[in-house]
Amino acid sequence: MAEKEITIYDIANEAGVSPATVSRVLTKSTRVSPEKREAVERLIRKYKFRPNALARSLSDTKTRILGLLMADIRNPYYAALAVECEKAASKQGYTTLLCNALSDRNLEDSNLEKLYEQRVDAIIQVGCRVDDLVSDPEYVAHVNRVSRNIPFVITGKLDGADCYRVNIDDEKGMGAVFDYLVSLGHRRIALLGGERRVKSTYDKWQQYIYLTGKYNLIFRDDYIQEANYSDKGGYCAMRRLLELDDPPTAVIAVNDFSAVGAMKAVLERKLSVPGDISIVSFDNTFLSELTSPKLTSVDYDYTRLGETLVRVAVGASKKRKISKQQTITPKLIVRESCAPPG
Amino acid sequence: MAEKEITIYDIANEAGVSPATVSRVLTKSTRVSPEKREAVERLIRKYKFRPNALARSLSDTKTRILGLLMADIRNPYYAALAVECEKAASKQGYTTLLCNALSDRNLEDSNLEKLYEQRVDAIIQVGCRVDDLVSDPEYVAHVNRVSRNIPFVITGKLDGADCYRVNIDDEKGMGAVFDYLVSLGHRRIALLGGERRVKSTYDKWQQYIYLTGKYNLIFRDDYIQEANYSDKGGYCAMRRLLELDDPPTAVIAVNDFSAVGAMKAVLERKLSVPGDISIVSFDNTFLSELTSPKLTSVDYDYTRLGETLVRVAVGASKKRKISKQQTITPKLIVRESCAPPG
DNA sequence: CAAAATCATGAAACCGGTTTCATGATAAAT
DNA sequence: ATTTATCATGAAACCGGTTTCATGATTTTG
Repeated sequence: MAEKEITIYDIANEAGVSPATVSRVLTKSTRVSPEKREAVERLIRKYKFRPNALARSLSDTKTRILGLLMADIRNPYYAALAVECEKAASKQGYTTLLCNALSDRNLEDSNLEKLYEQRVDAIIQVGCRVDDLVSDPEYVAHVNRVSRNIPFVITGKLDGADCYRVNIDDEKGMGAVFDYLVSLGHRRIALLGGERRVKSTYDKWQQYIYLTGKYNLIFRDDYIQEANYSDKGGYCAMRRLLELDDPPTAVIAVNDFSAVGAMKAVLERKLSVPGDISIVSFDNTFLSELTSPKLTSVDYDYTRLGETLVRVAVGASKKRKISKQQTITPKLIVRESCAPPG
Repeated sequence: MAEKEITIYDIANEAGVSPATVSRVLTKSTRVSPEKREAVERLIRKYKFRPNALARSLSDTKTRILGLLMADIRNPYYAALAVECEKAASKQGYTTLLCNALSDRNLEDSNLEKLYEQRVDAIIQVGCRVDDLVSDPEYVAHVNRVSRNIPFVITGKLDGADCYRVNIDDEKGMGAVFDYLVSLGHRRIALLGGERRVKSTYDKWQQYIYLTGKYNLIFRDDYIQEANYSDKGGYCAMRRLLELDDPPTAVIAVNDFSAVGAMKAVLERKLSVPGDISIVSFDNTFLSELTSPKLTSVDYDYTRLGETLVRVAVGASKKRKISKQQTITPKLIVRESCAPPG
């Protein structure tokens, strides 16, 4: 450890050229005579020289780093998205710097601060405050302060904040689910899991109410079962549904975890999925494939979502003209958890 | 966007002090007179000034960033560990920079390069090449090159590489599993999943062989079923075991995914877990809690593992005297997937 | 063949902090 | 009261790159 680091000055000296010339072969920005270029490149290889990214970033005021602010990568949804963002960024020569908010608002704030101090070229936030149905004005102020210097890209919304938005068209997603379930013959469809304070969930509720009306299905207040996003939450919500005098024949779970919990509750009652009860979920994480029967689930196309987020972030950081709003259309992946009502 | 950034020079000017003094109140290194300190701090608050981390790192040659090189955070094992590392690092004022190797050796190499270019203070690698039973000499050379400047901390091994190691005592883990299963009365125990080229799995096999002997249990070659680490792999391996004329009464899966697959295969045969077959797994990710019955699993204490990795990494980067080898003892978490043989 | 344009190159400024060193002021010691 | 130690502070060097600018050489143009 603690060995002297090679710098462009060392290379310049040994090659008999100026540091500027070494820098030029490094950045490939200007033309350099073939002899000097070769001499420099030989030394770079010889010493396996890697330029100090800090120095480079400091002088050209670009870090080629994208800050990723996520809720919690232990949730497969965020993990999948984080990986796709990393892949997309890497393709464009960028690195991602990932921070987890872990449902801690102070941590979320300080992570934002951290990313700013690192002078990342853009910040992508998915989850946490940007999920709130009613946005926290203090956080909006915080974001607006950093977004004066660093483009901010979010999935979700943040009223009054100056940022780019890449959103999933949840209406289309819910529409596809209803089309499918109705085509199978279901008329008693319940919505399970999620909390009203979360915008995407709130939107799903609205959409659910609209679509039950549109298709003229049975509507009951207690067919909407609020619950947190865990399997435990889904389990309890499903039990409440099963105790109804007139239980639903199909259940839409707002995410995979609650679908897993719901399925547990159904099986525990010696009922079958999809024989007695059909289940559809949102998110299409690997959990959808892990259950038996495998879950029919709404997929967000993580690859495309990640690529779009990164494209917007990189584009904005280069001051390109980018549309402030992009939409991704989800797709229903049909597997084994649905069937006509028994 | 694109607003002029405040620097310590701006603060210095307005406060009527030198940049050096501003830097001193920032770093709290030397004493500054109360009046000047207060004047500077007022301006810092006024402008919400955040010093440029790049400039700071460049000049004091410390980035306060820990590089995390992981296999794939979409695997809950790595996700849990990454989060714990981030938490532990944050406590000490460090940031983590996470890279995923995604089973791509080129990506693994270039990620290592990336972390080096960023001049992270230390690198923590978990998974990928450091899991190999026989280490790749080229990679060892690569690591040794960077470890001359940056301390390298791994979980696993890397023969001939100069690095710190934090390892899990898999012998103790397997020992606890056998103690438990034998105490329940099992004499036909199988080992399911995993590949010989992975050191931790190879060690489990060795230990399995040793322990079946020690406890004088039934030993059959086909009680060891190689498979990849997916649920699919576990499923197929379990089917092979069930087809044996003399199937095992208990199965040890090398990770949670293969345990999930194994459980699927058992249930599909209309057999029960743990009534007919007991299952134990390694890793204790959230999947262990998601199955029904819940999996009895060997836990690595991610919090402690993460803290230890970070402590070693930070310590080494500060040139403290740190032991080159640390061991974490795993613990068997008993849930619902085991019972006496039927 | 002279004038103009192009090109490769090095010197030096710059990015925004930290840290060493020198200095003058103040407090402690004799 | 004089000498010495302590302290706060600013000037300047430094970290390791990139980039502007000036210059002299080379090529193109008329």
